[in-house]
Amino acid sequence: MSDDVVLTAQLDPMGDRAVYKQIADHLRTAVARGRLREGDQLPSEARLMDHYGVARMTVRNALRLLQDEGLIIAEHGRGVYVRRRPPVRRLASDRFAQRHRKEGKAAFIAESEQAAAIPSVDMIKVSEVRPPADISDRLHLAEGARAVMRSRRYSLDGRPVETAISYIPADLARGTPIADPNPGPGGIYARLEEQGHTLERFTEEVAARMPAPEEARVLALPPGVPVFRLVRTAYDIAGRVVEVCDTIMAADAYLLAYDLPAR
Amino acid sequence: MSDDVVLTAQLDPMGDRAVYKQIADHLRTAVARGRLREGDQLPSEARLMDHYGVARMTVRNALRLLQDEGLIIAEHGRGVYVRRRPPVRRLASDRFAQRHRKEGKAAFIAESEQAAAIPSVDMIKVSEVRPPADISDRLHLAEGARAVMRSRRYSLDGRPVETAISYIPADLARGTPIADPNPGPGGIYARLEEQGHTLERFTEEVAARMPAPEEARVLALPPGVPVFRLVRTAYDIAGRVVEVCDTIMAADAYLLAYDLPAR
DNA sequence: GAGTGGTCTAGACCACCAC
DNA sequence: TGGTGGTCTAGACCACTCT
Repeated sequence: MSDDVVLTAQLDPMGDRAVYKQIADHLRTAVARGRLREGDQLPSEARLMDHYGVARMTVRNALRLLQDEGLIIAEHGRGVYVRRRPPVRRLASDRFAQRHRKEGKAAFIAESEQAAAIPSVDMIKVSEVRPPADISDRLHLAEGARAVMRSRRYSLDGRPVETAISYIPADLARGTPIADPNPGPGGIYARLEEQGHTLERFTEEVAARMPAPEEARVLALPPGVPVFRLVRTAYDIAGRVVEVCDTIMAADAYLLAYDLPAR
Repeated sequence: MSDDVVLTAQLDPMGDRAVYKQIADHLRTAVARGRLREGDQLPSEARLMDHYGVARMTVRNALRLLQDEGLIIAEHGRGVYVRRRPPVRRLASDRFAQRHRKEGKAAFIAESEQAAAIPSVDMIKVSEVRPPADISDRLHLAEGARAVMRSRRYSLDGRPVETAISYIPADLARGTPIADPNPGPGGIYARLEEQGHTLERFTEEVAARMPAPEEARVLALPPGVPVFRLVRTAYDIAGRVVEVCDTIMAADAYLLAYDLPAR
């Protein structure tokens, strides 16, 4: 690849703006204007040093800045590339509606097939625990009461996109398939309804932040990608909370869509 | 402040894990365990160099890592501090319901007063434009059709938290207060309903990503804080799209809450 | 003025990747 | 094997904050 496409700018070493920021601005503009496209390789650090006449740390600071913005990705031994935007999954607000459950498929599987992606689930763990305080509050559990915890990781086409931990009050789950690693067709919501807990509504609380190191590891997140934390609470027609699901999602893989009535 | 509280770890310079990551791990643990609390000052770079016996860049790499995670904030000339978590505004999914509008207050103002925070709005701009393609699509505008653009920035207790750009089809807005900088009591939704466009429902699409430099500047975002992009589409009872609002929100200032029916 | 973080230089050695 | 990015050193000067 010819570097001429990219390397044409003059720096202003006397200006107020730090040199590394000027270099970052220059490269960012090259991406914005399409001189560098998704997947294109940037000039190597050595070339950038030559071109701009600066030390390596100055070049690296510029690249770090762009990496933190999620614009580029550095691959050890290979080079630095313009980040490819992954396909985005759009999650509609009716995705847990009963009519979707009747086909016997859990929500994640059903949606993925619509999106022509290959879904998979791993790292499944089921146990009985005392949930964290914020979860216990939402479950309206008595002090010290226990819940069945179902933890798993979802992937699309082999890329991890989401981890989820469901908490179900222990008295609802004990002795049912909900406490088994494989809850059967339709997932745990189908099982809850079979137990007489017809679902009435959900609430979802959505936050976004940078991942903790452990989250970045499990989701194989590159630098500059935040996560959604989505906590869903399920209510049955008696008004009882029957499940709280704590989800961490790679934010570059999701678009959350909600319908709101105006009255 | 005594450094003993923090500086007690041994490094393993021969281990596989980079030294700066070990230092970051150590400091992160100190925060997680409460040895360092919100607002506490970390030992200076010079002290960390002495303590760990490393060069300054190694210390700075460790601090950079934690800053990118949103855990700490460096203040030039003052020191490095454990980031304070700002109070979070919880946005309920009924915040645009008609009943809230009747009191004559725009949504942002009404919510803020509930949260005992002082709201303000600035950078108000109103003009007539051809909206960007993704907005035109949502507005169902004809090719090249125009819309009134209302742009503004919201702050809470002086801190910018959100920028919003509303687009209203030009034929709905021309010659009404909607095209004025001050749309009057109840905001533009109240004006739209007065024009006979009774609101029926909204859709909201929520994404999260790292801010572009311009967004970070306008919202005064520290490193390590992502943004929500929330695009709200308003439909009237005739099924017509009467507004699309493109919002960028500081993710550390918001918790989005939605209600979903189960059927 | 003393102490803090911000920027920059000029090297060194290492780990990873493709050829 | 050569080129790539990853880590680390040992300095230097600057800008900002507080006293």
